[in-house]
Amino acid sequence: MPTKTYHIGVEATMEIIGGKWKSIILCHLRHHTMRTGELARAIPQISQKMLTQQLRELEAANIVSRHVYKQVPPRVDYSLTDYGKSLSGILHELCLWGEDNIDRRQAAGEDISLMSRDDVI
Amino acid sequence: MPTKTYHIGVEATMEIIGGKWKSIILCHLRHHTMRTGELARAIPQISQKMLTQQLRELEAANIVSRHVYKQVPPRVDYSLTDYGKSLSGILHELCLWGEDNIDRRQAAGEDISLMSRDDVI
DNA sequence: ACAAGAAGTCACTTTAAAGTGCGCTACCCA
DNA sequence: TGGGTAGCGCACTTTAAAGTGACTTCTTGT
Repeated sequence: MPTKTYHIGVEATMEIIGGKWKSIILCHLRHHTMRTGELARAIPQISQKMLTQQLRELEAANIVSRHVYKQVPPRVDYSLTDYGKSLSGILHELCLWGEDNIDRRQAAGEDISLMSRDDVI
Repeated sequence: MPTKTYHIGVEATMEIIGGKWKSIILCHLRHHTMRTGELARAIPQISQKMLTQQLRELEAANIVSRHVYKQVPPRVDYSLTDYGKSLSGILHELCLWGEDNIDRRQAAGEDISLMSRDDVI
């Protein structure tokens, strides 16, 4: 494979936390280890397939780790790795900025809303 | 339009700085006002169409402002709005984290490289 | 006369991301 | 004996994002 070239750091970051779901998943995992089903409930719009797919990709990037308990029905949980925790501050700021952005847009009359603001626990 | 609903702040943030190009453009504009052609040269892989399209979207979100000088050939430049500047810290951290990520992956033997590290000026 | 230069639009086409639906496992409980 | 449960894989289909190439405008330099 020909060397993959980045031109600026943020490119690499976005490759990892970009996309529709990854940053959302990570924001939830910031607070505590979560089981698959817990994550699915926390992110109601995501499909089962997207959830596992995104988690696999985050695992491959060494951002989350996956613990499988050998039992039936299966029990699997996910948490941030130490390296993943190095994203925690950024994720928090992304959440806060977004909350502020929503406030502003609401104040400007846009018809939008934010369901839960329990990001900060 | 039916009320648009976010479930977590980061969702809104990503809608604005997500995608392949927006965060890269913003990282460049963090340092100084730039002309269209300057941006195009700073981001060699982007097409003319993508560049203007993304800039229009950022303008609509009140993150960048566009100044048109009434002359021919046209001269247009872009800069962060005051509100856009509130993203500056986050963008910087995203760049730094990405640079570190690239370093780690190189150290781990991945065949990747980072061309310019002149994000911080 | 005529090419070049700067920014941008238009009409498509391509590609990658996301979504859907179904099936499997193995155990517990009524 | 068969329904519920938790997590996952697979095979597609859909949709949105990104890419391409041609065409405009008016002025300056050759």
